[in-house]
Amino acid sequence: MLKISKKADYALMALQHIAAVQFGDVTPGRVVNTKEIAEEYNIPLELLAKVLQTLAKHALIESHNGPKGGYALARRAHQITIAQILESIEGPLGITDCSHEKDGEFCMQRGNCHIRTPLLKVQDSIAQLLNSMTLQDMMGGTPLITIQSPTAQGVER
Amino acid sequence: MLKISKKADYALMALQHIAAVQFGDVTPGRVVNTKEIAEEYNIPLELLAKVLQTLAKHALIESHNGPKGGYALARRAHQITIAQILESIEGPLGITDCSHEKDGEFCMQRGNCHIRTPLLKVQDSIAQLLNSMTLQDMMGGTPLITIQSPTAQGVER
DNA sequence: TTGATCGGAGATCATTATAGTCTCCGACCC
DNA sequence: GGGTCGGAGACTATAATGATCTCCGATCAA
Repeated sequence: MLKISKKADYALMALQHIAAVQFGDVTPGRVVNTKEIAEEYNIPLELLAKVLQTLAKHALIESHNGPKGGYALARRAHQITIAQILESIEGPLGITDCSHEKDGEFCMQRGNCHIRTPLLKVQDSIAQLLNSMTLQDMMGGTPLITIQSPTAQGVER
Repeated sequence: MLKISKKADYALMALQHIAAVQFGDVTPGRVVNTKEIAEEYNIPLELLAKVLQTLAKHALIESHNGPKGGYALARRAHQITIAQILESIEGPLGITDCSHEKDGEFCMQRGNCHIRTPLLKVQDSIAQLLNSMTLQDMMGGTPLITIQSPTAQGVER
């Protein structure tokens, strides 16, 4: 459950790869083309192309046309959050249908849905988690997130 | 993104309702039948029936056959976690395909997937969040989870 | 003991989301 | 000006989801 899509997976791999090339020691500043990433990770070329186009549209990467073209990060790695990447591909975070709808009749046309509020709390926690982690954090195997149980921090139960 | 299914939604509503009836002031100890819940929340009767059957199979609720039959919680509300409910319906938590597979060739047949480890960290955080919250917490609008950014707790970024 | 009321369980279907493909276009650089 | 790149749209196949239908067995009360 709560699985992210393959496209989102590909987006993360691609961005990690672009960042690694761009800020690495071997060929810093080099742009990366779609084919290179597709072959490196065995991703269907044309599907990856769509993913990269989407990321470019959301200003996470910049495209460079023509021969020797390819993609480069539009910002530095620590300014790109996991939340931004995932939302570019899959749309805004929402664990329930009624997460981000305008005011109106939802939740089965009843006002007696008692689970909406707690679920939104869960969603907020996840959002904060994803917003706190950046592409930089995914590079080079550095320790990433200290896992801390909300239980130990004053949760009502 | 990261949406939970309608079935899982229904499961949460149903369990909340059963708990409210069972431990409420009006008719404590009463079993609740499928039809009552379906009508209360406008859930398709037969779909809800399947959801409740699944929950019973996972020992979260107990079924009572025959006239005056219905469902009752198998444990107390504070012993049923959101994670248990969701996993009963949607299967184990796994934000990536390679989350809980045996050792073997995954992640595009390559060992150069650099995003697996960080994603598993994210997954662990979500798992802890869902495990720390119980059905009890969803009752009666009590404050539920203190949202705390992992960033403020020593995250590398 | 019989029939109405329950849940149990399986097959089935429609709709949607996902994953992946194909094709054509325009920009760029040598 | 031709080959190499990304941009963009339509398109298809498959899987997941949501929902329905049907039949069965257990139970209880008249």
